[in-house]
Parts: sequence; C-alpha cells; structure tokens
Amino acid sequence: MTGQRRVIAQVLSDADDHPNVEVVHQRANTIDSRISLATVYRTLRLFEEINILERHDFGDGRARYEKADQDHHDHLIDVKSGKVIEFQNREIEELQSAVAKRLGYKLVGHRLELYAVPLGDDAPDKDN
Amino acid sequence: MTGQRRVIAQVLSDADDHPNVEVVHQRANTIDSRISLATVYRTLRLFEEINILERHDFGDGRARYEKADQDHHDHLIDVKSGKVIEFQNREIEELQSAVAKRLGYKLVGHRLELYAVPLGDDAPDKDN
DNA sequence: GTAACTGCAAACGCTTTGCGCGAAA
DNA sequence: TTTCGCGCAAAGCGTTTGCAGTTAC
Repeated sequence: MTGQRRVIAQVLSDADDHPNVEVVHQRANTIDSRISLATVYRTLRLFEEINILERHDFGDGRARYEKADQDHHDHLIDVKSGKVIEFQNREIEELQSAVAKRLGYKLVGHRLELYAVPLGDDAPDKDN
Repeated sequence: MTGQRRVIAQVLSDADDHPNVEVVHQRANTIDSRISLATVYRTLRLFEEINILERHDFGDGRARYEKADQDHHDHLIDVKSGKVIEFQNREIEELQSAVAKRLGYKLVGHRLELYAVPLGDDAPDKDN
C-alpha cells in the first residue's frame, strides 16, 4: 500500500459526490502534489475491480466514481445543475427482476438514471 | 438529400437491432461502397438531432443507434450473447416519475437498462 | 533484494473536424 | 452558380500502457 493509493482512497472516502477522474486527481494533488493522472486512473480501476469503488457513466463521456455502498441505490441527475441525487426504490427493483424473468432472463445488473429538472423551475423550455 | 443520407436512412430503417457506427458503415457500404465513416458519423448525429434516430450507450464504449420509436421502450441486454431485447413497463415508468416528484423534480428523461443472463443458463460463474 | 508501483510520454479507440473537391438545387 | 455535403486525413478526448526509475516490504 503506497502513499498515492492511500491518498486516493482518502479522497473518495471523503467525497460525498461522484467525482470524475480529473477531479479525483485535483483533490489528490491538494494532499500530495506528486500524484500523476496515470496513477489515479490505475488506482481507480484497481479499486473498482476489488469492489471498493463503483464506476458510473452518466452520459457525459467520462467515468465517475463513488465508494461501493452497502445498500444499492440509483441516481437522479439534475440536468440544470449537474447535481446527482441518490435514491432507492424497492418497487422498481422488484419490477425489474419481474420483467427480466418474464423475458426468460435472470437479472444480474441494471442501470437506472433519472434525468430531471427542479419542480417549479421547468419553464417551457426556451432554447439555451 | 444526398445518396449517402438516403442509404444510411435505409440501413437504419431496415435494421431490427441496435447497430453501432461501424456496423452501420459496413451495411451502408454493402449498398454503396463509396460512403465514408466520417459521413456515417455526421449523418447519424444529424438524424439523432432531428429525432429520426435514438442514440444509446450500452456500456461498451461505442454509440449504438435505432430508429426513434413511436412508443417508448427500454432495453434488456443479454450479457452472454450481447443481444438486446426491448421491453415496456408502464408501472416502472410511473414509479420513476413518482420518485422524481418526491425528490422535488420533474422527470425529463431516463435511462433504464437491465443486464441479464438467460434463465437456466446461469451456472455459478466460473471465471471466463 | 525483489516485486510491485510510479511518472512520463506515447499510443489507443471512438468520434469530431478542417479543408478542398464534388454533387445537389 | 452557389450552397451544402462528401472523403480524407489529422486532431481531439478520455483512457490505457510500455518503459525505466523508484518505492514498499
């Protein structure tokens, strides 16, 4: 266990958001400025493989990470601000398994993301 | 409206799967071998922007396309074969809106993918 | 001392783009 | 004729990797 890995682990342990690799790199460098981007990539991948971290792809073309959680959750992405909110819904989970089963499959994983705008903030969309 | 665009439109109109760009390019070249990959990329993006096509990302790192459908559906991906099955489930859709609302949001889009293995085919996974 | 890890820079895979030629209207 | 689309090759972007030097143990 090297210093770099400890720092990167710390960064993600402290994070309460879903930082991408560049952001992890920046935060790591705040603690120790001698950590290269390649090491961040390598370490994040390593941590993902041993299930310490989860990798997500929220459609912006870069991977984002969070610590692998005890209890499963999905994500709602605020498309105005980019904020990510975690939620759980047992009913949806059960329906997913049921759908798979009905199609002759056993569910082994899923991806559910809700893209949404704050209520009361949804003026008829003028183009931005 | 050029010949290339007509061919590419045809290819996706005929497709009953979710081809990636390379596959679209191959199929297009079967009809007219003078269509470049760049044109395929440009045309698919164009068609997506005017809502003739939908772009998907099933986690393999390349975009996949299908014609924009009248009725919305989600996807189940057979992780053994890579096959993609479309399905609809009104209950899940409604629950998604409800979840968003409960969090103070209005749902504007979502992504739901089920990753699954064929029933009876799910032997305790030996490493592949 | 040895194996594992790191930084650097080069390479990678998918996608986009600048440019000059050619086709559509 | 004038605009728009095309093919080509180069560039862009996030990510991975070969290599030589450096660390952990």
